Amino acid sequence: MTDTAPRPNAASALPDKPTLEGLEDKWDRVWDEAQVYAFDADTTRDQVFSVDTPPPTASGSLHIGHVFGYSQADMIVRYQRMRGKNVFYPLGWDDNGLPTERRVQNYFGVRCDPSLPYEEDFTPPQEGGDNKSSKAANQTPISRRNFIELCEKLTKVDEASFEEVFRTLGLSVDWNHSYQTIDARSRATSQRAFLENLEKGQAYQSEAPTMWDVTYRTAVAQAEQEDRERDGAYHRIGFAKTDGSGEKVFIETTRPELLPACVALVAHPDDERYQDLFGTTVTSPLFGVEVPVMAHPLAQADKGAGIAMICTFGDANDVTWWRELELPTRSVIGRDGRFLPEAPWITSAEGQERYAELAGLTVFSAQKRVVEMVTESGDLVGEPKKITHPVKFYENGDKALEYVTSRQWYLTNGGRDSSEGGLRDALIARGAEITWHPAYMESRYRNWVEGLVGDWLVSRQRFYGVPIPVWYALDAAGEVDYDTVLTPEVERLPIDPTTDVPAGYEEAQREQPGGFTADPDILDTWATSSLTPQLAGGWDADPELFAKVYPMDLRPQGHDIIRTWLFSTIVRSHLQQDSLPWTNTSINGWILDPDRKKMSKSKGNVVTPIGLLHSHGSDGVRYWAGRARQGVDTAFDEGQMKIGRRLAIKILNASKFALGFGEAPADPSGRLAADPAAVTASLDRAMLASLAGVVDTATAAFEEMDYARALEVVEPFFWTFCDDYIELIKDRAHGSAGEQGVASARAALAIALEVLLRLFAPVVVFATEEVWSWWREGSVHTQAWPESAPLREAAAGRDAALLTTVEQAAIVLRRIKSDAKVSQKTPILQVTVSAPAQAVEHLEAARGDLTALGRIESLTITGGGEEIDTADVELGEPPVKKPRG
RNA sequence: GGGUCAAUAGCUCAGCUGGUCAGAGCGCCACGUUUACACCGUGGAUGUCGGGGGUUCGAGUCCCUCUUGACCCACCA
Repeated sequence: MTDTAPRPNAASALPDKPTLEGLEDKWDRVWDEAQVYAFDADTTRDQVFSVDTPPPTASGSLHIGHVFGYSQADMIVRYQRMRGKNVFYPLGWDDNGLPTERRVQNYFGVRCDPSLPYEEDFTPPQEGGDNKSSKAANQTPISRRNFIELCEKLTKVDEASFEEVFRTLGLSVDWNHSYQTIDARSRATSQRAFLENLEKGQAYQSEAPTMWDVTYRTAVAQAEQEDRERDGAYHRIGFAKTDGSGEKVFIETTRPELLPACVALVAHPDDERYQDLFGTTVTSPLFGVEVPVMAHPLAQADKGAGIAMICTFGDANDVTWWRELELPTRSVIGRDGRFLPEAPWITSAEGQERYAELAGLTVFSAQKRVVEMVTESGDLVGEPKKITHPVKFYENGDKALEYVTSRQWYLTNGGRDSSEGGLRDALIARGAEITWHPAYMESRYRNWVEGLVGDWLVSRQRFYGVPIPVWYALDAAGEVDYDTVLTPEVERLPIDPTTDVPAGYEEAQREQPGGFTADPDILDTWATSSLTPQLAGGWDADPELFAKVYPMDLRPQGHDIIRTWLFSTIVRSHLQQDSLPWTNTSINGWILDPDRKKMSKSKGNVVTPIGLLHSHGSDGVRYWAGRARQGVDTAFDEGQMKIGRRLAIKILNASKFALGFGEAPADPSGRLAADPAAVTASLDRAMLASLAGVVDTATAAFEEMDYARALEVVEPFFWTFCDDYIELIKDRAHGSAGEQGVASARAALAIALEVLLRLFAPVVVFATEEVWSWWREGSVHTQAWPESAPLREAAAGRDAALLTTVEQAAIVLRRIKSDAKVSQKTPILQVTVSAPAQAVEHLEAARGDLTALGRIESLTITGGGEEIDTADVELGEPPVKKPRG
């Protein structure tokens, strides 16, 4: 038996009372057993549709936004599968990085202390904690290896529960190709890519001031920073001139605590007020350090006092001035965010005394203390002027970022190469090569690339991640020689330089003069997740597979990570493969609260995805996602899910009814669900003609990856199909118009239903599969996408307009009874239907079906008028009410 | 300051290249229990398409401008 042959005794397989309940579990199991969504490796690239799916952050909570975006991508994927593509649709887990570390700390009540030794059979102090503010002091310090083991343990649990949600949602993911961004293969891939970048000069180290999170004690890349409004105040503070005049120069600063880090004052070279000062020196208050007054065009005359103090480092301008004016470095803030113990450039005893008070204080406390000091000394003029201003934060951090000078690894990303035809241009061109859905999202990408101010800082001073796979040689004095980078052989990857040993050395030489030392850092989590096409596609482990799936066809993702994930993926593919990572990207919007604000975390946690899937059915939730267009932020609307649920139920019920009329003769050509030659009634043919148009529109929409447009045409057709067409042919299908009429109705119903199930299959995955199983073999999800040509042939030249005309007449006839407030079962003894001349033929052609629908005993059809109307109505007696049951 | 998107019925949104485009669903009102469906069906009402200009025979649809909202980037002494 082939997939398209009807099953014998089909009607007997129809349930009495179809229901959505339990369909998710039932079909997930069947699909899994039959491996319906498995990728067939025996293939060629042109047959494949490959998807670079977002690996969810395992330690984050799965919220409704995930369900939204993944559903939309799944609709596109399912269409491609039905178009005969061999779909490569893996789903990985992003489980390395800070979110996991944080969750592990809170969940187990531990923190990583790399100096501790590994403890076998370690039992964490607690399990299941989620206190977000749990203090480090209450956490048990454990070794890096113990910590990583706990990370792996917890992510496994999280990933299993995520998979459960995605399966319930009906994602047609091939779970055989799952990966974790922290697994050995991912580490090897990430390290290999990094080493190749190093070899090609695309990865380099540099000692420079970088944005630093004092809580996590790690450097932070540009893409991970965000502005937050914070209260601050301008403090007007005087610097004494050194010309003996006793005059003061006043600056305004929001960071008075950085006074001891002051290295110069700066004003705009054209600012007339300060012309005389350029080239002279002034003395800093409190600390008595002599600093030069300099000119630089970056200084703005209309900002603050027009003259600024340059500190190492308060903000990005300080870094620029420090670099371009070749100023000394006087750092006061340490990696822990506290004032460093010493400031040797302060020479006066009084200054040293004051600095000693600041040493060890946090930035916050130091500022308070410095303000007190300048108030006492009289260097502060007037009251500080309160302002709110944007301050840079790490997106996961709670404390403002500080500048700390450190040695870090960078990857070229065009941020420092804006030359014509340079890397930045090349990456912008890559963006233009991609087809964006929706198209305008490309400008966000371009905007970001054009605004880059530096290369990609990829090293992180954290523990749970992919280690930077290098060592450094130590010289005879035991000092690190950063110029002698020792790299592992590719075959050894993945490695951990803190436990593995570079070739030519022995473990005993670790940290010894003349020996080696490990780079203690890990790679930025994006440095690994930017390689998802390579990870999932097997660049490192399975080149044969890689050739069949890369570059991928589709990258679905949210617009909030265009600047991170999307951009970094393009960077890596460009550097690694000199290629695009994928040819299409589908950008989904955000979920908004009903009040149009971005869905809040708290709310997202209350409304859990699995709860929604249970209460509205996965088909209902998918419908809500399917109604929303790509890129458009969408209101969280359970009303839409209810409508989706209703649609799914309607599909079950209407199908049961349509199939209950009995078998139609099979199509000898096998293209349709019944013999098109049996479709002889005008109304049936017009319905199929109309359906052919729907197929064309839906197909064109899906070809553009526009699932929403496709659903938008299929759904209304289906409702009129149920409400009008089925109602019109009911009696005929039961035999009221003879054998030919019966055969025509049954054949048309079977043909239409089968096509409709396939049209709905990408969105309403469970209900369509359920119905399919009642009368067909195999899975609806591996059927061919319907074509319009056979439908049009079956319509035998009948125009879809006939259906529209008859539907309008049906509405007019029903209105008679609705207005008379009687049951639709009430007979119409006689009626005259008038219609525009060209519509008369349509009505005559469907006369039998119309009289059956209206229970009309005498129907007169006349031409005339602009619209369809009725006259000379005579209603019969309403039927006697029968008790239900 | 630069960029992007949006503004259409009480609500959520369609309306694709200018000519049945003034629509759908929800909600609302009225009616009906018709052996597929009460997790139902039938019928109905509802809009200066954000404001103002312009192009055109004709504009939610194209152009300009203003207003409002959302987001991204830049600035942030």
